[in-house]
Amino acid sequence: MPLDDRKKKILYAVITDYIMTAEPIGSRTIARKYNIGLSSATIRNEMADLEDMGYLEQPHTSAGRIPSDKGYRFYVDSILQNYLNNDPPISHNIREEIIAEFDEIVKRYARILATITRHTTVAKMPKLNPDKIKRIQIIPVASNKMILLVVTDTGIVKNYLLNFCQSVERDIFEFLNNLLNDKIAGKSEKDISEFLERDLRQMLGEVAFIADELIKTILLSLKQLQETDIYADGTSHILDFPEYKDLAKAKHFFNLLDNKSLLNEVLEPERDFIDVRIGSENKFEEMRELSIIKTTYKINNSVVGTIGIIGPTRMDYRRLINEINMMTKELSNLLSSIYNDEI
Amino acid sequence: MPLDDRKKKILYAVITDYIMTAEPIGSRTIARKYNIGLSSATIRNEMADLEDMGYLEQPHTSAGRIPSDKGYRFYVDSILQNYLNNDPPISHNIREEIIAEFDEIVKRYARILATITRHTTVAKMPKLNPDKIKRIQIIPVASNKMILLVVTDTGIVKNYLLNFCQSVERDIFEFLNNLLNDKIAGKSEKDISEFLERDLRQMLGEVAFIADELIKTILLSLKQLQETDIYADGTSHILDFPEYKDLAKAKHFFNLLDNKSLLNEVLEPERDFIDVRIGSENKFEEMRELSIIKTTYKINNSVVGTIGIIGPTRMDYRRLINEINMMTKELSNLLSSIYNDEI
DNA sequence: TATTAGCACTCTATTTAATTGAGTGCTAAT
DNA sequence: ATTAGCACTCAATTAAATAGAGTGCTAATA
Repeated sequence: MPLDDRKKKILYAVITDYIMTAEPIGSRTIARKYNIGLSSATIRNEMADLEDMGYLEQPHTSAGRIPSDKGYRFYVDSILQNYLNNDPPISHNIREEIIAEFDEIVKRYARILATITRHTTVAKMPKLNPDKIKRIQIIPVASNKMILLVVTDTGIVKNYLLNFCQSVERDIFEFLNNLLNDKIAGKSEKDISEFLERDLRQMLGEVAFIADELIKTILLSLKQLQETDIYADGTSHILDFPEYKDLAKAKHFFNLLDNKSLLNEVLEPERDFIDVRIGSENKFEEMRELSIIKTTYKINNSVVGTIGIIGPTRMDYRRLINEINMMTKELSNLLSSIYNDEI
Repeated sequence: MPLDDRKKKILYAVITDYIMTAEPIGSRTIARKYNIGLSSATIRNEMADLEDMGYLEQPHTSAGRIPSDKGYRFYVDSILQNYLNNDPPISHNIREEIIAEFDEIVKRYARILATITRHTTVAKMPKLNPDKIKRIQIIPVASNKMILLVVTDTGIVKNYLLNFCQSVERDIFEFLNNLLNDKIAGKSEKDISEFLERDLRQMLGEVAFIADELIKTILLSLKQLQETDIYADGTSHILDFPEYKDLAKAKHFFNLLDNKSLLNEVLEPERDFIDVRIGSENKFEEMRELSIIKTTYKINNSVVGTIGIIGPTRMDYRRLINEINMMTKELSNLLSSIYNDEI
């Protein structure tokens, strides 16, 4: 049962109105404000149909209708469709103002985007070249303590303090040092974790009791090397929306922003083009009352990060899609031009 | 006019009560809840005196009294006094759980502190060893464009794209390269900025038009090298306070947290011991309705960063001072033990 | 003389009731 | 197939009434 033209018109009217006002909207208002050319009674009937079909919902009897997630989805799809055809207007070039290194550039774009959209933005900045472990060094500190030093390709040094429940002899440390360098340095992540989980324990023989701590730490360092940084800006904009006058909801939102690992997953790139997740479409419970518009930014056509706009489900998709698209294009251009002929 | 014992008792009663309830408190309530041994009428008189002296204030006639900033200050001072004498109880050792590098460790402590205090915490993480510029490299990109590459002692590479309004000949780039390396690499910050501001322009001769852009960029890179990172956690806790049910105030607060450069200044260490700034005592307008308890953490007795708790002026100073003290001591111990015999 | 009891008064917050108004579904007329 | 009309619903607003905690002042008391 596809929507006929009249239903579409009415659905659009409800959605655009609700996006602006955040108030349920009734048949009479539509008849007055939008010149559909139908009486309120007819519109009333159509709206009842749209509700049956799941595009609208009613907060309570005798209130107006509001769009459902399905309604928004329909709306967004038709926008995106349109969007693919005519190129969005490119903004004035803001590039001149930006002088900084990678992270800083992305943060600034996220900040600008937050300002112009008046929404909360989040950005994910992965490592440019995921680091490999170049060398491992063990430094005995006490008989049951050692520092594990991890040096990476790009010269980052991480160190970890390990405590063991029993003493370890000095020459064991020596042995360990050689073993780890042999098996880990320069190897791929897959090889390393395979070695750790399969071979290490038996190779350690009588000092197997240090294996757990060791494995845990090395795996952690691997994970940290691939870890991405999350940056949020314009967080207070959410409070501009009347639906967030409800403090419990606001609290929820700020909890979400504090939860970096969740955001990290939310920003995982899933589509190359602009990706819109509306309310219940979100994988995570915490996002079920929010929508996110996200898209990737690139260096020379390869994806290096994600940037997103978060807000209530009634966000102004049309405007925001346009703005995020514009900004990420700019960002990608700038990054590409800088990191083009990398030294 | 020092406070006599009776006034002190009443002042304490008002403050502790207000910290718990956030409600103005009247003479009768005090007479009932706290066994001062005086009638409400007497307490009433004393409270009128305390108000005259500036320790209490009245939201409106016929409401109870609430503490003024001066009142809190008196209270905090007497706590800190007491505090200096008896060492605070040291918590169980949480060190075991923490394996990470510098930034990560501080962030985790800030997070734990936010959790146990149920307040927003902020942490400032300066560079361990403020970096020096080791080498500068100029890469011509086009006749009016170049990339300025700054390599630091610790191997950090920053690059900046410079645009000039006129073309520059290729051998100028060469000349510039040598000049900058000669005058900047390895030099102190003071020497560099002196050279830039005094000598550079005339040495450039006919290409002086590139000086502005160049000076701006190099100074920026110097500034960035010393720049500190700000981390905030538990931001949503502020919403637990009934005084922040007022959305305008909440918005204010989150704006503050978005403003990293302001936070950076707020967290500038000013005292070695625990430093409490109450409401109007804060330098910045934006903090006038908030209090901050901040203290430094150290590596081997030298200050490396600041950590702070932010909340409404009626925060539970006694508890929070204790908890922040505990945590930063732990943090300092841990950091010292790790970065002790630095390699 | 310091304290307390008592009283009239003030002002906010809460409760309760009344009213408004936008919206709906259904039916009958066009 | 549309539309006008009508009775009904329900949240939100407004208005009035009430309660309650507090104050300052005065006179009585120890």
